[in-house]
Amino acid sequence: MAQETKRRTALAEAATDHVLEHGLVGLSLRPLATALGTSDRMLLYHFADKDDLVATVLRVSNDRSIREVEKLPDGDDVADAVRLLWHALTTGPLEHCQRLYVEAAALGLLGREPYAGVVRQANEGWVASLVGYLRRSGCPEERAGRAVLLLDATLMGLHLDLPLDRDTPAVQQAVADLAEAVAAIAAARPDQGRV
Amino acid sequence: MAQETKRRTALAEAATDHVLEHGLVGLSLRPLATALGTSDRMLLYHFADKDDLVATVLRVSNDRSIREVEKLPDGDDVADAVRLLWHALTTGPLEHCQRLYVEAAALGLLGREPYAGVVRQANEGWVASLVGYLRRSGCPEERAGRAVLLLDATLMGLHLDLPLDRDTPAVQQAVADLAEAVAAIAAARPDQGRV
DNA sequence: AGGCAAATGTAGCACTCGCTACACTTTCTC
DNA sequence: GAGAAAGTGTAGCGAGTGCTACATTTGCCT
Repeated sequence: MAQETKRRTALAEAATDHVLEHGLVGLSLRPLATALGTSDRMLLYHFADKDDLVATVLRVSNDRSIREVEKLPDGDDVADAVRLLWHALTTGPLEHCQRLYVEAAALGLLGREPYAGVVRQANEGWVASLVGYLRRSGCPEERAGRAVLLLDATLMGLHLDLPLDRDTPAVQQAVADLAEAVAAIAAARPDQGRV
Repeated sequence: MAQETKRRTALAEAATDHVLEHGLVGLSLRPLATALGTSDRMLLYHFADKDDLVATVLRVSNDRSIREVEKLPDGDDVADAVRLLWHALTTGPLEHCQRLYVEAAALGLLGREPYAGVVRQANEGWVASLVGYLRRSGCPEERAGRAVLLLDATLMGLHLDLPLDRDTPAVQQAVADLAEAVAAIAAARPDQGRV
């Protein structure tokens, strides 16, 4: 049932596209199936249940995000990397992926499954890819994790505010400030600012 | 129908308590009414429809948040203020309010009403109260807005990650780094780091 | 060609949803 | 005390939900 058949994979990709466009909340099988040119019966044939489908969609979206970050050109320095990352996260296909992740994380805030579990797992891979990117852009290994935690949290928060501010100069200012802050962490002496 | 009767206000407060505890997603009138010792019929008598109720709940929660920030003791400096704010947001009654706001903001990410509209309105008051708090803690007026945008976004993002990290040292490190970053903005010469 | 398993269509079950119609009681007003 | 208004209970509608039973078709293997 849950094996990786060709058809299942194709459905997962198509479903992910649809969810990236229309969001997770209120997602229901019949409209989704119609949009995909199939039937709810088929979705439940290839996926164990709705939760299985949603979990799969979240994993597909997360994989896309990570793959996109891996393709990103290295930044000249850490601050530059942050700016490049923000640009990628708000323009390319990553914008919808990021939005979906924020939505799933919010849905998992109270421990709702399958969101909480999948988000926890997805976050690990995402953070690791960010750590790798910062390192490729010159961040010392021993401070990359610390830098990424601040970076990731702020990127999430900015995404939450995006419908309010869109790409106003204020947001660009915030991204610039974030870049400085992350660079400061990367440049600090190992014990500086340590709590 | 939508006038501010005593009963309506009481119901709104009680409903807010319940929503803060159980979240917005999957909220339905009958279980909510049962928990409140009334009936769905009554909720729809005092509120125009479910959206009206939800919007009211979000406003009540937001008002509580703002009132709590106004009661916060001033920080010795901006960095101290950030730390005090984080402490208040993660321990007191504000923790649930913040979580609810994050949830509502995420639900409004695709423009879903009533979330998008209410969140937009709520955000204004919230940002204003943060600006006031930073100013009371020594932040120059002309840079308070810029500082708050970064501050608010990062606080949101950290809240999104809370179920993952809880109060690990890593999160405390991130808060400390955020405090430094916000203080740096507050201390910068007016044109420094300006985009 | 025959057989078999994967894939798909049709129909429907049991349930919950927001919301409403209607009747009834309580409370306030004059 | 009569009448109006506000408040409340009961019952139910129509639509949508996830999911399943059953029958059928499709496509591959020998």
